[in-house]
Amino acid sequence: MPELPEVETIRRGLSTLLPGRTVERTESTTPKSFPNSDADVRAFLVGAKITSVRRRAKVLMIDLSSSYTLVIHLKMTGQLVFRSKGVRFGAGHPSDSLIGELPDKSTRATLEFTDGSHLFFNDQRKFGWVRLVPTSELPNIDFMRRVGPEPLEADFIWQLLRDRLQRRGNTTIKAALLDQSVIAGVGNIYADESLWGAKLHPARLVKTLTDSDFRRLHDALVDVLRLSIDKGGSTDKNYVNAEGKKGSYLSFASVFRREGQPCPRCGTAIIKTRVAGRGTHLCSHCQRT
DNA sequence: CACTTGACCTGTCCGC
DNA sequence: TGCGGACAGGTCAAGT
Repeated sequence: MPELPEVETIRRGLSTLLPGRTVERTESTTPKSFPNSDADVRAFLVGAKITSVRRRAKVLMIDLSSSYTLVIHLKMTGQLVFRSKGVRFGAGHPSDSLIGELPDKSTRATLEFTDGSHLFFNDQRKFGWVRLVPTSELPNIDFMRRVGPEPLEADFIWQLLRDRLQRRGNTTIKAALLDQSVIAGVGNIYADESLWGAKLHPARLVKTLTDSDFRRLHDALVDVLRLSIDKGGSTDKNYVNAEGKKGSYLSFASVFRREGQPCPRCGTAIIKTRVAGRGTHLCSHCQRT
């Protein structure tokens, strides 16, 4: 669920909340979620000060003064929520938040800072993880070596999207968009939304697309990612930002989770089907195979 | 090699 | 109301 816009929204929140804070104590009850040894945690995390918060694809990186970095993947249900000292619930109206007092039953790891504030890593389904890695080793980990270009960088021109997608010429455009080694950060929501924007059927084979198709897809993809970041991301079930609040992109979505509702362009009812093994939303009139 | 499917988990929703 | 099963969707290992 957390895709590029959601992870970027969390990054922006954390980058105003975390730098300058020093880790006093950590706790993790699920080794799968935070597999580093106690010795590593004591040596490189406890006592370290946070210097910056970065993002690459759907991965967050929290840099530490110890020259180590906390690398975090939220997978489907991961949350990273910051709470100031003494704040038991999220700020604002409870309806803005999906979570109450922390830690709760899905809390997998906790960082406590010297000023009494906390960062909670929640993950209902335990697919996500936090790992402590030497900062200099980051570019060498498998994920970083394989991951494709960032779609919101200035050099992401339509020809680059075309050339990357064509590496997967024999598969469907939806499967190619979801492949992180092709383009970084696109998941199920923004694949469906951008394909609708480009009037492309998700099951079209990449090798049948024309330059005009790639151009429209590029513009649609960049537009939906930017709009979603502007709306604080998409909250379907689990996603919340660093302050525990929901994102509102889905009320602007054209097809995702809108089966049965009219296509914003032509009024035809949106259908839900299955492409590349995923639930897939589309307009059968605007998006022809 | 290129591509597809299944496993990893837990909670929710649907039909009987 | 209870219960089994499908489904949710990011990534990697295993299968075709």
